[in-house]
Amino acid sequence: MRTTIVWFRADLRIGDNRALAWATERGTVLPVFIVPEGDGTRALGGASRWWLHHSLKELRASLGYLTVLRGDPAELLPRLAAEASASGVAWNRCYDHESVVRDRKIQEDLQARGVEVRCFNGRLLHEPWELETKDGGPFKVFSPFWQAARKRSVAAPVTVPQPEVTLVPGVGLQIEDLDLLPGARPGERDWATNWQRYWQPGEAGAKAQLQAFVDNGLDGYETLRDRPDMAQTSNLSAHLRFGEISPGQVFEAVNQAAAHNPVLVADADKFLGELGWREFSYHLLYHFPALQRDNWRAAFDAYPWRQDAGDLDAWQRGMTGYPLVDAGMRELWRTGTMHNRVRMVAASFLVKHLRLHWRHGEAWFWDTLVDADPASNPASWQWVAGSGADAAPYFRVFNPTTQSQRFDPTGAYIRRWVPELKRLKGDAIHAPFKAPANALEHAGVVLGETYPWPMVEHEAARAAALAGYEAVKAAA
DNA sequence: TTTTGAGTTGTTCGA
DNA sequence: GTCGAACAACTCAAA
Repeated sequence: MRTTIVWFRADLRIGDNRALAWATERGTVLPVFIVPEGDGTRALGGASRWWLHHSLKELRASLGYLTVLRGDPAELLPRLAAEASASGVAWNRCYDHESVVRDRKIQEDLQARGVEVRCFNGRLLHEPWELETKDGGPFKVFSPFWQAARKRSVAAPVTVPQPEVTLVPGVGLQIEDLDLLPGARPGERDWATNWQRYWQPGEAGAKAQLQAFVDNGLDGYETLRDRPDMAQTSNLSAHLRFGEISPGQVFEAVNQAAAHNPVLVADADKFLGELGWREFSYHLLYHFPALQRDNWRAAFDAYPWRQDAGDLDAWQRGMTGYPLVDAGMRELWRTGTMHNRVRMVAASFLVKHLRLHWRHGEAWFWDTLVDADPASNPASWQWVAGSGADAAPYFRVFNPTTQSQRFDPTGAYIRRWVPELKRLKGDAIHAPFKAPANALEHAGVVLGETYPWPMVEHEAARAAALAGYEAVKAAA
């Protein structure tokens, strides 16, 4: 029997795992996960480490064994291949520049040692190089990108038999010893300790979530997805981030549902478009690797960002004085996620109302979101800031009060996450700073004491944000 | 090469 | 309250 190492990365599943399928066909499988260190790739944030910890345990349970290592994969993989007398190594591709460079070197090194190496697509509907404009370049606008993607057929998910798994005795760490679970933060003793109430990491949880979404969330998705007070989004992003389910599996399930029920066609199209934005982000990251750090539109280098650690801290803690923004930021801290609509409002508030650089927001989301994704996170922040591909026009500044009235009409979402406001009635919940004194008093709200005054006044902040873009226009 | 049409998610103003 | 227009040009993609 030939032994094949399967190097798991962002594909922590058995189903529709092409690398694992190839290895299984070849013989015995040695599954390995490496917490990378010293290889130049971006270190995971705290919320992602929490998720990874639990997802690895699930993967280990479903495989039987999982060898876990920490260090530089370029050193560890060849050594492991020699120790296990493995004649093959397989993995599913990553698309950030650092991983691409690393993986190419590892592949060449292993092949030079006579080890067969195979790489597969385990993360995307289409490889970033499979879609190009008529002129032969990468897409920079979403609509034509997705139109071109929809014309290509999506490979059907593959069925993978339960692999015959092996390990090298005495090699590897225990998952529990990786120290992935984030410790307490200053002043916060309970971060990420009760998240299993909200999440079920792992392949089984991913499949259950997909089924629940197709059964209950898809009908009405087109409009209700924007309502943070309703549970109508898919909640699949973290499962997709860690590859506990493949986009192909999601694509197929949603298409099947729409095929059997024409009422769902428009909802399915809208949802698949969201998968499309995930694909587009990877397309951009692959073709423009600097997207992670630098303004995709260089003219935004001229934007006059402010520097204010105190303002950043107030935003992070959900103490801006705008209830919808604060509800979102607190939901993020408490649960490791934030409703998509609220993400846009909260992100817009940071870059436009506070005029703090999108990198600060990107870094905070990277650390606190369980679905923090190397492609979607920076691409979406740049989209909000206006510096990204196909970005919002500069004059589009979300009004946090109007957004609150429109998308959390009863204030139920705000009351859940900003409990000090829960006794406010009517429109006061959306803008306590505009509420009559007796309404505040009746609800037990004392602005500046029980809940902050707004950090900025909307009209003035909007005008200042627009003025800032004059510098960008001048630099363009 | 040139031209043409189109472009995730909004806000504000005035009729 | 509702509706359309303005916001501002610019870039991209395809014909």
